[in-house]
Amino acid sequence: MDAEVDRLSLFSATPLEATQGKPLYRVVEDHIRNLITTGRLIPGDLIPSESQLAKALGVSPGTVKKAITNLVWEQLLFRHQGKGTYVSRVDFEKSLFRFFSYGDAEGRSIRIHKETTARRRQPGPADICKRLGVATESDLVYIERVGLIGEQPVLVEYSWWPATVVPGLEDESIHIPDYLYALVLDQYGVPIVRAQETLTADAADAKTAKMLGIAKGTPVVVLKRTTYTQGDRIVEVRTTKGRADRFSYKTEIR
Amino acid sequence: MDAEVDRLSLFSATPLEATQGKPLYRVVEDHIRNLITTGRLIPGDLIPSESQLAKALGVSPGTVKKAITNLVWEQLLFRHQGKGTYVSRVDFEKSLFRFFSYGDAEGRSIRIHKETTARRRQPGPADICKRLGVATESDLVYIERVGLIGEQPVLVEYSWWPATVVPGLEDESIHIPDYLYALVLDQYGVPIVRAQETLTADAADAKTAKMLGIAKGTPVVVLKRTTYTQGDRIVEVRTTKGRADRFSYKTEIR
DNA sequence: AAGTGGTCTAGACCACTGC
DNA sequence: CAGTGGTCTAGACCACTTG
Repeated sequence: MDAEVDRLSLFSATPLEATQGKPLYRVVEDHIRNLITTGRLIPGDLIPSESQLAKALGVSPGTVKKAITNLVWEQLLFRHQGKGTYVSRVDFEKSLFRFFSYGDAEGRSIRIHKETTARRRQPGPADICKRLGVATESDLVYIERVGLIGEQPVLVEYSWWPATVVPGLEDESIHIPDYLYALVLDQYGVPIVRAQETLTADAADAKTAKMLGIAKGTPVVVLKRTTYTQGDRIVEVRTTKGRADRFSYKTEIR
Repeated sequence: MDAEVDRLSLFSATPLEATQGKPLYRVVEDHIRNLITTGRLIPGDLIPSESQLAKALGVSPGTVKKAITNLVWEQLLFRHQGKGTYVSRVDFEKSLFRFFSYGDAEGRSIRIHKETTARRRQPGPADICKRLGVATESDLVYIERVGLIGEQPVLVEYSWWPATVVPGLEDESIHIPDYLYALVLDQYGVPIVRAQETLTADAADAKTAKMLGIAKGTPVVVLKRTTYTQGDRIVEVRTTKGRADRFSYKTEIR
């Protein structure tokens, strides 16, 4: 009860600021979006019902519905009929990553199992520190994993975190599950809010080639990810390199 | 006037078939989508106004608006306030292709100029005929082009068309512009309605390597396109191979 | 001025979830 | 059962486009 009332107060507090030309539904939209990016609403939260919101904000239910519909389109929220509207969890099914080894001839998606091959704490290389937005030589935690389909390695992951964000993560005694972000949320209370990915192809360097069991210089797909927590703070930079022959990306143009 | 009335009759004719559980707005949506994929409405066409549609179909304006909003969201239609709602043209800006050589350090998009390096009519290879959905050994038109940025070749295009669709296109006297599809529409009245693209990386074969001025085996990005005209008929299959170092694809995950 | 889409309201009824 | 989102209606008023 308390939590619910409290959550609703997040909305009633502000009686909708300066509307300056913006449509009403946009104002409602931005207001909710704001609560999410500032972390006052976090992934998994139930937001007040449409009718409650309409009353609290003093607008018609249709306007609230339209605002929410837009946010659902953006996948920032999702609705569940009869239950309510929730803040989305980050959907790494949308990662370009999923185009690795998609469809084993029957089109079924294949599970990639991951194994940790190295982890340590060390002063970060200059380029990584820059991407993370921390001072050069800052202490970072480095995690290196291989992705396997069955026994065959198909990708390698090089991941860097500021040591201040995940202190002790380099410790061998902490088991790293396939979904690293679940661990980071559990152990350090750091929720992953969004990520950016860039894709290119390149020739395999010696180390990567060895880990993937391919010849040096063979084409690999390179996926660089920057991972964000609340307030647009970067918490991880990651480079994934995978066998190009296990990757394919499809789109439809209209 | 005549055209307008005629266009409206496309809608009034059918008084909305079997609704079997489908929401009304979905029925309206499907109806319009159908008129487009069957070619009774073509890219660029103005469709009747929302209020006209509502009357013609016997539903409320709000329902028509919702249906159209969804189709606009799908980019099948676009609205222009005060003018009306139109059928979208195919937007090859959405091609994966555009991720080649994006941003010349200043982020400006660079123009890729194309030059035709080969064109002929010949019995098609088995795999190409299969992808085109025509009989093996059918006569095809083959067009080969290089994409250049300034003087530097960055990609090669291998394009195949059924000879029945574009008879005489192999003739040297026909000038091929950068946008091949504009020519095909002008000369043969074949509108391109949609396309599918698949992206992978591979090692450059000897021919491609030579054309791109890179070493054989160097990574190239491979883009396979299947191009459709009205009624889901395949009219072209195309393979584009480009230098991996001139390609980068970006997304945002939430 | 007439017609278009864009916004906003105010309600009715339904289907689904939970207690 | 009460509460949620999902659908659908019917209208008002505005901003933009065209003749």
